[in-house]
Amino acid sequence: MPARGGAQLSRRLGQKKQRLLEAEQHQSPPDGAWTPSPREPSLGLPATPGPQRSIYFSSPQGRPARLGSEFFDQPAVSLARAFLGQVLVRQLDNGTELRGRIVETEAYLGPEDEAAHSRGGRQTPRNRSMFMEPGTLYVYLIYGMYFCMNVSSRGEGACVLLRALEPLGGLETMRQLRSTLRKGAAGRALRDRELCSGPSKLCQALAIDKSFDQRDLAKDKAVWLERGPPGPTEPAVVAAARVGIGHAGEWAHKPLRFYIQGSPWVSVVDRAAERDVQA
DNA sequence: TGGTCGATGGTCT
DNA sequence: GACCATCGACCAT
Repeated sequence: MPARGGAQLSRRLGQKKQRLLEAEQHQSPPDGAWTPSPREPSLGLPATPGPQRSIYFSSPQGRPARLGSEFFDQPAVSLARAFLGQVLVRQLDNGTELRGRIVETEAYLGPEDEAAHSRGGRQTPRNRSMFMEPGTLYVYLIYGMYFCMNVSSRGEGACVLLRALEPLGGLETMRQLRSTLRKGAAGRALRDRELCSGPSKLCQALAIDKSFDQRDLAKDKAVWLERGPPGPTEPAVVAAARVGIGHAGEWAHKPLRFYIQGSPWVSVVDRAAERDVQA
């Protein structure tokens, strides 16, 4: 593997350490920083089995909670930001609902974006869903063993990569899915922070694979997006360089990755970018 | 705790 | 045949 892979990971590990420290120090985060959302106690208890309340079609207020196609019909940068705070829901065949709040995304802008699979207008069988209507899932295999999940946005070949979730429900099922799919599955139990803190981790945790490619996030029965509960304050959003695209020249440095500042669920923290936070 | 590197196979040139 | 929007095991400190 290229040397940059190792260096990149090393940086990430260092940043993670800092983040853990910071998350533990911030019992009550300052305005604009991450605030915990309501969730089940994270005591490693299994998600409630059997029939579960579903807010598939309506919220407690009676208005539709599921985000429809109009939500996805916006430019990639705008959609990438709009995703933050919304809740991704995956319903398994047995009815179990896995839920996670989106805390980190990346925008891929289309033909002009040297880091996008659609760069130069390339359209192949693999990336066809990038060119389909906004809200279409683009799921592809990476490094021969992982999946990444994108959502098509407005704009030819433009999409948003989902990079990290704050797990909200079904954590034990996520842990099982992640452990089963990991190499050396007999290892220790994964911590909550390790469940969805990366684009392929979240695909494992939610059982998203190639069969989800070209599905419509606005209409699918097994996966959808719900409006996240509004917090007391608008979360501060960090715009940073995207991850793992060192080959893309100037495009590698553009601030097209977005994450909720201070969230301990983010995969990679960029301290330099955080000095220039846009709330 | 931090840094290195191998796994693995579809996709593209 | 090379590349790859990743991940985690392993080793040195």
